[in-house]
Amino acid sequence: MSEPTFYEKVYEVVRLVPPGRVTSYGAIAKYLGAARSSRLVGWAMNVSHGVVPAVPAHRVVNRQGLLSGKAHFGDVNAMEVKLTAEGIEVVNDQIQHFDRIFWDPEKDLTIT
DNA sequence: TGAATGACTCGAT
DNA sequence: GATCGAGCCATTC
Repeated sequence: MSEPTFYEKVYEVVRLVPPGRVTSYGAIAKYLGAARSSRLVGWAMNVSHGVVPAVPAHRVVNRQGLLSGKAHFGDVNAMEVKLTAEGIEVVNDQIQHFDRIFWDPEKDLTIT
């Protein structure tokens, strides 16, 4: 056991992502005050595998809306299936209408 | 303590 | 417009 680290903060933000929406690593990093630490967010996701409650890492994608981390879900299709189940269109591992379903932690109170 | 890693991002060519 | 390279920051060995 250790004190809350950068990862714990990342988990909190990722869990705030509403279903049917997606966010980017940079957005989370920026919200945490480390916009340049976008890689740390990805690292946190790597540790989030055994974290509870589960972290909807499938709602976190890169700046291009590409499922860059789908290969780390165990099944490369798991991420796409989860996103599609929430109503998100994914084609060729890329999210469609990404700018439309993009969710920003700082705008969690903003309307669609 | 120092060096290496990483599911990213931006800038330049 | 697409592709390549460097930067950046926190955690781990």
